[in-house]
Amino acid sequence: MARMRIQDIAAEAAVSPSTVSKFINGHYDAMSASTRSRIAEIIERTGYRPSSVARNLRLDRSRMIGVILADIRNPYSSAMLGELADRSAAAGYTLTCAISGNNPSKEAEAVMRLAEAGADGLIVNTCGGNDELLADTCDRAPVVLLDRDVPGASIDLVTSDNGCLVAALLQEVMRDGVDACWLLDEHNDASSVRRERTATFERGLRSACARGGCIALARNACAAAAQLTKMSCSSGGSPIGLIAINGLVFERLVEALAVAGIDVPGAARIATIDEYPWNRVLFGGVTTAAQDIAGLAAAALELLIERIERGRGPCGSRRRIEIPGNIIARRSTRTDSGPTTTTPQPLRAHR
Amino acid sequence: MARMRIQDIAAEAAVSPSTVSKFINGHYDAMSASTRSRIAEIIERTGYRPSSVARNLRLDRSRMIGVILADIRNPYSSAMLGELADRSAAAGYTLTCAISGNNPSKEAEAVMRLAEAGADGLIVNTCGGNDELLADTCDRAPVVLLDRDVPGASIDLVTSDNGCLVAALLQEVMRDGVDACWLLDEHNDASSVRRERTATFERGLRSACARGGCIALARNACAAAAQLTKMSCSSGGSPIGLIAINGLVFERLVEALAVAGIDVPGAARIATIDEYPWNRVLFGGVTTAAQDIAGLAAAALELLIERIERGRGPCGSRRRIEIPGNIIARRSTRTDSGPTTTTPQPLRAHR
DNA sequence: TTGTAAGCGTTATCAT
DNA sequence: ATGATAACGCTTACAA
Repeated sequence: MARMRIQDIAAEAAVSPSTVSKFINGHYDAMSASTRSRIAEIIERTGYRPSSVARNLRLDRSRMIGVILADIRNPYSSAMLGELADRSAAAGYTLTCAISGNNPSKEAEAVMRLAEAGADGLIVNTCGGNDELLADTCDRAPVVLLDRDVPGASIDLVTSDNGCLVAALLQEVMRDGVDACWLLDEHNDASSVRRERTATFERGLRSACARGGCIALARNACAAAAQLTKMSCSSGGSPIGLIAINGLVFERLVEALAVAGIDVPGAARIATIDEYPWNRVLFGGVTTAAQDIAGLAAAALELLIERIERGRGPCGSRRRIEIPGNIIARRSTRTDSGPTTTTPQPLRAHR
Repeated sequence: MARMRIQDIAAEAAVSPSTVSKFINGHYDAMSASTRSRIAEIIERTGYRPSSVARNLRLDRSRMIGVILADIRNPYSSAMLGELADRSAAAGYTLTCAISGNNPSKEAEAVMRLAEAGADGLIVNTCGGNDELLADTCDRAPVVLLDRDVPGASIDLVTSDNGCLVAALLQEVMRDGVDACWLLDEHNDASSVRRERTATFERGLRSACARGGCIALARNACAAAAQLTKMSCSSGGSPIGLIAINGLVFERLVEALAVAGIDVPGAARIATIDEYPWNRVLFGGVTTAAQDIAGLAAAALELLIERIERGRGPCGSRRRIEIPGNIIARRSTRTDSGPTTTTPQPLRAHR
């Protein structure tokens, strides 16, 4: 059978569509008990559910939130998506997701499509290059940026305290006889997150009077191994520090270390950002700066839903929320602890 | 400014809304060049984009596909989502995704919400328990099942050839002096995929006259380590075979092996299903049955879109597509090869 | 070549 | 307590 409409229910209950509509929306205040139970019975029996398309058109509201993620291969993104899905469902919102693959034009298309589709709000992990579009979209539907900032515009932002995270990681890596440290990143990443992480790193390096710097780790495992070997050789026997700027780079680092035959933590002290199951296992445990993904997701949704439900009122000023993360020190930076020791060490945000 | 409507464009171009509509939909056949260029200019200038909500209501078509995934923490799912997102965008469809978290009632809610929202079709990696609902949904919008079957109903299915994959993995693990092999799974998994994998495994084990069986690996690392130690001891010095039924179980296996101090491949030959970056690195390489995720995604979308675009015509009979995977043999099952050797070995589907 | 009008399924206002 | 009606923004016969 074709799909039921509110009219069909009304006809069957011998009432008008508006009465059924009132029932659906819980406006029981002026409705006889008998009508009410009759409608209830029919809806129950037929399994009727109102068309959200028609309802969205009428109400100009969709209870749908659009999420645009830069790179779903990065396990950070899928963890984030899982958290967002859980929490938005709990708040009564549907999630429509798009994946830009770090491609600005795909991102632009996604933003427009989601806006056209009547998203009540957008959560965007932008890959950059759409500053103007994002700013314009804001006065159609609220936008919250995730992790990555759009410098010029005044858009809400939820992010980790990347500066603190990297500074603490540097300190952990260099705690024991390391006098050269490199932050390994990707050459095609121009995001604000990368900038913040590299800037803090270089500042920390200078204030520790240590050698090292930021360098893009080659995609090719052999080339990357050569890079590492060179660093290792130049440090005259003492171990070097290596920090992967994200989970993707860390994957390459692990492979390159294997190819280069560099011992961890003997010849290299390594650390990474974002906590995944493998971090507990590789090299007897890899020191990690764990972003609070659940906290980030919760904050982003809270901000967004507040703006959505406050209605078309005055936008208020831009809000910027930094969620602190944790440093989890493990054997990859510690020769003195037992091989499987895990020591979470909360980091206070202070800036 | 408030959102533009087709009327506003029409007014500005001094034509009627229907003319603008024709323009938008590319019906240029009967339209003067001047009108056409005038409308084009205004749309370009104002950045007008038609409301897809209104259009969906009118056309009873959304160009939106709903995807319901059981467990986004499983990296298989995120890889799948990435593939689906790419391909559906290329085919001109939007993706709305829901994550059931292996919770049947959440899955049910997602199915209904997506149907109400006017999804043109659904791709469902079902967690089970919604057989009737899924069957009913089929005559509202086409459904394609991913991986996991719904026994009774006649719904299209796209899956890996799990039987072949497990059989080949068993053969690889047992190739050299292993006479006991266990398939490690999760205790709460009642999916058809697990059933197919375990059944084939047990058949293979019997025909090889080997000891072993299927066993749920404990969630707790210490308890899991104890399980492994017991297996290892009972095998009288010869190595045991261990196959993780999916990526999630494999994570636990790796941790448990570390805790138990069991050497790979010396004391245990291990293998897993689904290829992730770490598989190339851990233990000098882990033998893997790699599902063809891109192939699965492509097949699922192709099936679904064909049904969608064929319109409300006769459903045709159920289709079941099996996508072959590959066995990638690595050091975790081979003492004779070099430490980092990678040998992809395509597996022909034959059943 | 263009415009008029009806209708997609729902909800809100205002009568009754 | 209930119903008639208009409107949400768009498309599409059909009329002009």
